Amino acid sequence: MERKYDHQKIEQKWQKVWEDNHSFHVTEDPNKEKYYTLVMYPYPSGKLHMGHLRNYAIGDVVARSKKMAGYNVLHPMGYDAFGLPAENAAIEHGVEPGKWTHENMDEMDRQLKTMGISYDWDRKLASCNEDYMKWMQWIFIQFFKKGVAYKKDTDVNWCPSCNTVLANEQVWGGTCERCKSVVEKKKLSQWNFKITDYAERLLENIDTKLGGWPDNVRTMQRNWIGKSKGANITFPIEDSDKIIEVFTTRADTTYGVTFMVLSPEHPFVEELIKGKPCEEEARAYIKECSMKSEIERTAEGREKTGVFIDTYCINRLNDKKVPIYISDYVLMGYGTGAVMGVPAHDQRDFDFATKFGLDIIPTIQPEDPEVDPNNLKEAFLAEGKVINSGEFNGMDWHDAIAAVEKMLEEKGWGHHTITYRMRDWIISRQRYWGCPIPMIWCDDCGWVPEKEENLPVKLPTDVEFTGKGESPITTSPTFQQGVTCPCCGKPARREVDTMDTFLDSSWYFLRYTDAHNMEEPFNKEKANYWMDVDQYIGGIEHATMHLLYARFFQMVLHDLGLTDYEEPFRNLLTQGMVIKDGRKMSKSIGNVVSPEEIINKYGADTARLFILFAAPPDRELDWTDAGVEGSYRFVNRVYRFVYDFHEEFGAGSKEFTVENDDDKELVYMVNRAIKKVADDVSGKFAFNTAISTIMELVNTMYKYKKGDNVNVPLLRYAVETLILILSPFTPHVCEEMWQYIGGEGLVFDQSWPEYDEDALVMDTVEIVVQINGKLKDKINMQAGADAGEMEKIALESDKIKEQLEGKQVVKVITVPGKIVNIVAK
RNA sequence: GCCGGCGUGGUGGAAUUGGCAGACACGUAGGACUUAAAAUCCUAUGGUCAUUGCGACCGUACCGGUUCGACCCCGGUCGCCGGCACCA
Repeated sequence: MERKYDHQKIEQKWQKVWEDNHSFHVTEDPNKEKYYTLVMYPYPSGKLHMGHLRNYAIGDVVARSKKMAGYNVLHPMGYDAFGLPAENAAIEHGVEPGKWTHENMDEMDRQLKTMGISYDWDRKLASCNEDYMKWMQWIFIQFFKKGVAYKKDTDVNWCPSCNTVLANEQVWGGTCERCKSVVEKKKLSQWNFKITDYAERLLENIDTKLGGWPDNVRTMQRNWIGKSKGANITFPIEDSDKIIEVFTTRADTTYGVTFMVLSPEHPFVEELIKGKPCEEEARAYIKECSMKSEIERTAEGREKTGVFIDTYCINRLNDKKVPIYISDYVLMGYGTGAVMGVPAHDQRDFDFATKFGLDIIPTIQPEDPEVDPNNLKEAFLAEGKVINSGEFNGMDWHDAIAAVEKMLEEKGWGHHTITYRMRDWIISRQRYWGCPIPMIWCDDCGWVPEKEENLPVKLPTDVEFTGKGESPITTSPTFQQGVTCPCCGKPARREVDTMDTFLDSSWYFLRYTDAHNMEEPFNKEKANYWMDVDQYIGGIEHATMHLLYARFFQMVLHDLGLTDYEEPFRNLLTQGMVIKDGRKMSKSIGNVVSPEEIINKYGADTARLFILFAAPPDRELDWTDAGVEGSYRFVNRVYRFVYDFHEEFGAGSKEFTVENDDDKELVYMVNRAIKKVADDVSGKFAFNTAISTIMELVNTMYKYKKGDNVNVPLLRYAVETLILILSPFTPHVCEEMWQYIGGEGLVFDQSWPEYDEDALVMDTVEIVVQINGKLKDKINMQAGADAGEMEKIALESDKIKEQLEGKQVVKVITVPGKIVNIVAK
């Protein structure tokens, strides 16, 4: 170790040692308790950003501190390697997606390794690798056999000019991002997963099994699944044999129905408008709706639109004739695609009725006398008694729901039901750079899975990338060559679609437990040893999609008997964004700071320390260059202390006896730091306060060393402890210092130091004395003083006596070891 | 519009969850060392008033409440951020 701190030399040295020794490689050890730390694997864009650095720094402190606490720690890394950017690179620059992706991964490997994260690189995976594709396809086939995968006609964004399917992010304000044509909806037969079959279990487990998740994520998932209880009610259409079925949570308001709204996509619409006066207007309206994305339809604000379709249906509860409209505020994808309009008790229906001059009939009597039910200014949503509803009049609102539902069931006009907001997962993508769906269409046998021995179905390389037309796979001359039905052997056609990349990320955590298995996706014993993931770490933006899909996959794989765990992630930490100057780091604003630049200039240790110190992990982090300087100074300050101390006193005994108050204070600070850093890091993730505690210890050590009576063995003990507890944060410089002071082996392999409870007990404590809750004095007292003694000492204080002059003490409140509050008048 | 979260010095943030508001840093100012600079070290640093000293008062977005005591709990208001699929 040299006098001057040379971060580049030190970091390269230890990174090489770790790599050469495979220091972070782990295997199953039944005698040790396991701990699986996982950070969300990155998309290989080619460049690491600060968000990555933050994510991985957090994960590494967790992994390294758990390892020191005695656990067998699995901490893997890999790449979410399929996706649109690689295909765009192919279209724009003619680069092969595979080549582009592999070059990016190599570059990211290099950058990641400069961060000094304790990854078991021997388990590295990439979702585009053939072995991963093989088992991905194998899993798809199991899902198909289980009935979880099925084909269905579904809407896609369609650009009529490029003649191609667009992803949501390729649609800009309703137009194609490349050619600016207006995007339409088009029906396509696509593969779906029946995630809705698992809705109830996914919902139940949020309460029973996800106790280690943040409440906001659990709430978001609950809302996403969106369970609601209600009734399906049927309304026969006049002069037709058709019956409209609606879903409502408010069966009690059925007497207040004054109109009916069908979604423009509702299957009855075509037949109902045909030949009617409204036909032209209705068709134009439907066309207009088909051009809008669901997001635009919902972002339109409160102004309601719609068309009366010259048709009526019958409300069988009161035999009233009800006009039928179509309107885009009713979505085909939720409930039954039809809504009964009760303007008195639903705000959207109220807005619609107001716009179209329809009747508003109240069926709930407001308790507030200020509200006139016959002249409502807005929908009335509060509780009350039922009115205008025949036999149900006078009933409580809640009771009426059940009573109406019971009556509907008896008459055969409806039934109680449960609806979920969540829809099935459409997994087909009309793209090249994804995992091929291993299915074959045979005119005789239908959809048949490819034979297992033929997996993986590889991506063809003889394809053209134009950005137009169907999937590039269809341009391959060889992809369909010689394909026969695995069932009957007749000539057949392969599926040309690929899988949504969310499938890849829904089981990678299982593959890590057995990353090179060529016989099966993962060995069950190995997966059972490492699963579930003890700590999952990633961005909040994945709260619903990825985190729900992964839970769903784990559940199906559990049901297939492949793993014992039903839920994949025991504890979840969602980290905040990295911002600069109050704004998100972005190229267009020009405030991007690259981790590589910072690591070159200050070193990975400093970069990691700053990013962990600047804010708690779940909050936004404001990057400041000045703040990094501060962390760099701290690393230097520690380095200098250890260097100077060792130069002066050398190695030797660490057996000490406490000789004076300074010794006692130092011992206290060391032990306090051991305890507090461990507490802050495990579970609380308060890395910022853990680091500030270490800073306080270093400040104390400097002060102590400058004093008159340096107790060398004691200070040796303090130095050794400091290196150990700092090592999860700044591992390179700690290895260097550990080696320098003559520590055995790697600091990485050391145990977390134990603290001495007795050293944390103080002889005297500072007691705060308040008068009427305001701080007036601080007095040192024996640590064990009881309430009576405390009160006596407080009342004898000169300052307090002075303040109490002319006042009368009403009562005194004492909290032992903390406070005396004198209430005086 | 609905849901979730946040609001503390010039700045990032602390505060053992109802008991000393501002830990630890950054920044700034002054000083020591130096021919000088960098580095390092020391001192001060919420506001106002008083500074000859002791100090005094105010202060956690705003208004109110509960309490001996409120950044923390309750009610209301304002502002900012995030999520959303008008969910019937």
